[in-house]
Amino acid sequence: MRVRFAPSPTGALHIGGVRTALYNYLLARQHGGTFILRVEDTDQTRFVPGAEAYIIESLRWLGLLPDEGVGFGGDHGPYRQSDRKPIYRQYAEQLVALGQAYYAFDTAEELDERRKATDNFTYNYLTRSDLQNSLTLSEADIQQRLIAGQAHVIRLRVTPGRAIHIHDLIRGEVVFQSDELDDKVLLKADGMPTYHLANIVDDHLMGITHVIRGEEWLPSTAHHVLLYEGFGWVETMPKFSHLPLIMKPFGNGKLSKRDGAKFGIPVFPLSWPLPGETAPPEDHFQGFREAGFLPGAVINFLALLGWHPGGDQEIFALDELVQAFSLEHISKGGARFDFEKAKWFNQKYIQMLDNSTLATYIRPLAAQKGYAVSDDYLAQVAGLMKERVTFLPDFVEMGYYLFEPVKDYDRETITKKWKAEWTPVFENLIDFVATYSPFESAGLEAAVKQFLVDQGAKPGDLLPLLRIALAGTMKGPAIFDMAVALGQSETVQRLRTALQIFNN
RNA sequence: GGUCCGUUCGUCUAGGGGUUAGGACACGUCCCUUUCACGGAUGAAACACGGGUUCGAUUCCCGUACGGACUACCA
Repeated sequence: MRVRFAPSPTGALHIGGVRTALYNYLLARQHGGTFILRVEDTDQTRFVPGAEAYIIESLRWLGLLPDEGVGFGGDHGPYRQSDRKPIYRQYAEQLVALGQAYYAFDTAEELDERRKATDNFTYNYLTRSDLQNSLTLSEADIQQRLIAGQAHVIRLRVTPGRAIHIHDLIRGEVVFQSDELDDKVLLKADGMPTYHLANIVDDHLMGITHVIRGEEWLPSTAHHVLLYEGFGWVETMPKFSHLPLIMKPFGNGKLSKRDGAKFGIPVFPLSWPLPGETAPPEDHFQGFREAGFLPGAVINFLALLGWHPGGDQEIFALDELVQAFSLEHISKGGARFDFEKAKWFNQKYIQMLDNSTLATYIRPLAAQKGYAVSDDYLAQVAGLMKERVTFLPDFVEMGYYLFEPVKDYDRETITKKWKAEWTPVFENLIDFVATYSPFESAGLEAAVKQFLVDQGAKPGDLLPLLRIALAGTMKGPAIFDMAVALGQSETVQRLRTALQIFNN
């Protein structure tokens, strides 16, 4: 089995493309096959610098490494279509010689006018007889134009009156009537192939056995079958699978890159542009990585968006996905992009990670904030916060008070809970905490509660204030766990500072 | 408009001729917790509609509606 992921480097890699890559990858791994990355950069007008690097880095981040392809070697290269340009003309000419294709000299502008003038104008068996092509022009005229270097394209010659059957592994049999098909351009005037030609030639030359791609390709698959037939490659024609599309979280239509900004959610694996690259401000997008997602969570979320093996399992490690994956279980209908579910997966994945691994993720985030702390402390923070964060940056944002003094005190709670007459008790408490040893959570908790009772206070009255003193907020880890993590002197320091705040 | 593809709780889905139509996210309630969360329990919530076929259809067939993709010298 040889499969390929063939994105076009026109910008950031859409999350739907990532899912296509994932499904290709899973199938390849499951069958001990080969996963190939081919870059389809045949449209020179839409080429975006940095997009190819972005695609590769995205696959790396997600751990979906190709076995062959641009940046990964392999003996079926080159894997970038612009580097294969000479190949395509040769094959297009072959089709012309076979009578399966023809030269067309009509300019894009002429055809545009034709479309404006006629409703539903299609370049096909009906209209090609009064257009300028090698089917209507005399041999001498054609040769003359060719020698003169007149711009021309090569079009597929679709024979009418045929039914074209496609056996889609997801959708079953799909039938198209050749009368409905247009004579697609195969080779453009600039000498570059269109998707259709390049795709078929490359899939054939690269020995692709299974094509797994988005549903938007289903309508043109009939043309692709015609090409395989035209070349005489039907025996080795790959099996097709057309994936359902990923839809907008709200409203109608498929998920688009603008939806990210519109709904305030990431729709790309990584932020665009990559560091060091530039892009116009309206083309800046946040990625899942930068939003604080773990790659495993993104993969798990994406895998289940349009596929489920049956049963009740929700959490799948990559190797479990490899085991469980099958094309038959892919849904046929489009799947709405549900960011809430993505968040849940991330939360789960963070919880599943051990503290020291989590520490390695938090370290750069902490460094960014200027927090210089040990790995050991980072691991402690991880343990304290991992049950209450959704995104990686939450560790240093929600839990900032574990790295620096409290910035914001919850005034409302203070006003509600604090009574000035408790000042002496609180002062005594500070002294008690300052000398308590060993400074360990369970012991400290029991001792403080007892101390408060001895002082004639109710622990329930003072404990919330203690929390406010340490964190400034009513949300957060267990009070005494925080105290121990912060250390005895810092804890005492915060209690003193807080007491002044309380009485202010 | 034409061609093609779809349609199970709000969302992602399981299921499949006879089920109390299952799970997950989100949401409500309760428990745990002198916080927040995690966790546990529980609740509300779906087979688009109309015809067939059948003893019986959510499941099979046909229509309709709705949604989607495609309809470029873009992929």
